[in-house]
Amino acid sequence: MFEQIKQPNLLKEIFGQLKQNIRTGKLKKGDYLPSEREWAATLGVSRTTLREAIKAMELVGLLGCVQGSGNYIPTDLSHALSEPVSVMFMLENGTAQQVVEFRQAIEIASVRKLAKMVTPEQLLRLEDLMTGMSRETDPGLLAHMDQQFHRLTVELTGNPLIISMMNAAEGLIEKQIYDVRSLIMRDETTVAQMKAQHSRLMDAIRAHNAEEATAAVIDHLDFAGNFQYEGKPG
Amino acid sequence: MFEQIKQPNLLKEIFGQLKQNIRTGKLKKGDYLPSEREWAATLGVSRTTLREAIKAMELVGLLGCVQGSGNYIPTDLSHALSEPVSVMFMLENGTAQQVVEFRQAIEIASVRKLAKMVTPEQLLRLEDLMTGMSRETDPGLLAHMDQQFHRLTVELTGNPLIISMMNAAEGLIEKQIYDVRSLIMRDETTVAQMKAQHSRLMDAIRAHNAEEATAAVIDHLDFAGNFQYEGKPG
DNA sequence: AATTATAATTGGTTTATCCAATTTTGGCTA
DNA sequence: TAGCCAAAATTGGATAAACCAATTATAATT
Repeated sequence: MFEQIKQPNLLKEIFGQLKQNIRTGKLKKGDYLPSEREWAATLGVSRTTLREAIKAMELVGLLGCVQGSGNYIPTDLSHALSEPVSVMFMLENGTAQQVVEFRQAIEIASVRKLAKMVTPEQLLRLEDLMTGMSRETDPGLLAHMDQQFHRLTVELTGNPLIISMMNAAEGLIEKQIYDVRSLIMRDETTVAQMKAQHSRLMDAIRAHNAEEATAAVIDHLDFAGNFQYEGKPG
Repeated sequence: MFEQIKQPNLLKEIFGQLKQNIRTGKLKKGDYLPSEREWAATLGVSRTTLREAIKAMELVGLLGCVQGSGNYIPTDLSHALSEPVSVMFMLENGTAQQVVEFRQAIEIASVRKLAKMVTPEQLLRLEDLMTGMSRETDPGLLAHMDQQFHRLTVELTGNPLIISMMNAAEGLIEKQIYDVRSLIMRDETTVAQMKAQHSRLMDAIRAHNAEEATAAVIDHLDFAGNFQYEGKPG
């Protein structure tokens, strides 16, 4: 007959107010929050409880805490969520293959968008990187530039969800990928093929051909992926 | 000449140990953690400090806390990270269009994987949903089943990254999408077109044709997307 | 005006204590 | 013995009062 009177969870209440202030634009990147003592008084909760909410935000990278200075919302959120994503992934016994799958999803979507609405300035940035790669011969640097190229296609989408998720995924297997790419880049034939794939992708983007860009990036990712699972060539 | 002696951050230390225990498999989904008092004693920190770490994990959905019972690692992590993703997205002034972009990336990758390695059992589940939709006429239910179908293609990938990110994205614009889909489903011609698109996608998956599946799902998403931005038909 | 000591502010951490929900325990009853 | 129920113990939820440490602001000094 009567309903349970659920007493509100203070933590969630604090978090809710925080979200509300962000939604309405009262709080934005770079802003400093009130001091913990003052804020706690405003909320009508103890400093201890408030801090539990604050540290949660800090854990996910959505809040910066500096002793003696204050708590603020970071300007750069591109690497937020990385830690929790990592923990979740480990708990799910995630595999490198799954990370690759996810990154492919991100990259395919990125080049598709780029093909549809790339600007001349963005094209220049991509072409600059391409030019640099064509001159480079050092395997390690080539691998790095290849990674840079892929990252740039994602960043140019300007989609914070896509960018943030890409960065979160990056930390999951970074080193292994890196090492393998360096090995790949030691084979001249392979390097030539990769550069050709990049060129094909660039041409597709320039021509605003989303389908061709998709095909090109899939080819490239599959090509690189084969080395992941079959070992280096030769 | 001398280097700064950095005293360790207790919170990060606690998180580190937690991650370490997860990485090595000592902690896994469903496990209960020691009681706060006991755990704090083990770590050599105060219960207050430990709780800051615990509540942080809880707020991101990676820990469950039940008063009187204990703290545990949830069995279902598929909805973890949703809250932080939502906050990040608001801070970045994310748009509905960007969510759609992200979801498309996820769904395209999902059907591509399905086409490559779908099992007979998975096909059955998809076909069951299709059969249900072919019989349904109620716009609201049709919209819900359409959403279910899309969700299922993602879940069947079995990729925790993809599933988790999909769920996180879901909460960002859920209601709007839902409402618009109901409106769409009130037009018989539109419903017929959508069902045809689903059929095409299913055929492609059955035939293990990733490219055709990609094209089909893109067609479908673009078709539904047009209603988002151009208003309902008529 | 620049520098430097000093004070005030702010986050980091601990302790002790109480409340509230859940679980366990032990005895009682059918 | 099996089941039920109340009391006790355990566990998380929350607060208050301190104190430390890093930073910032202030004021005194040169």
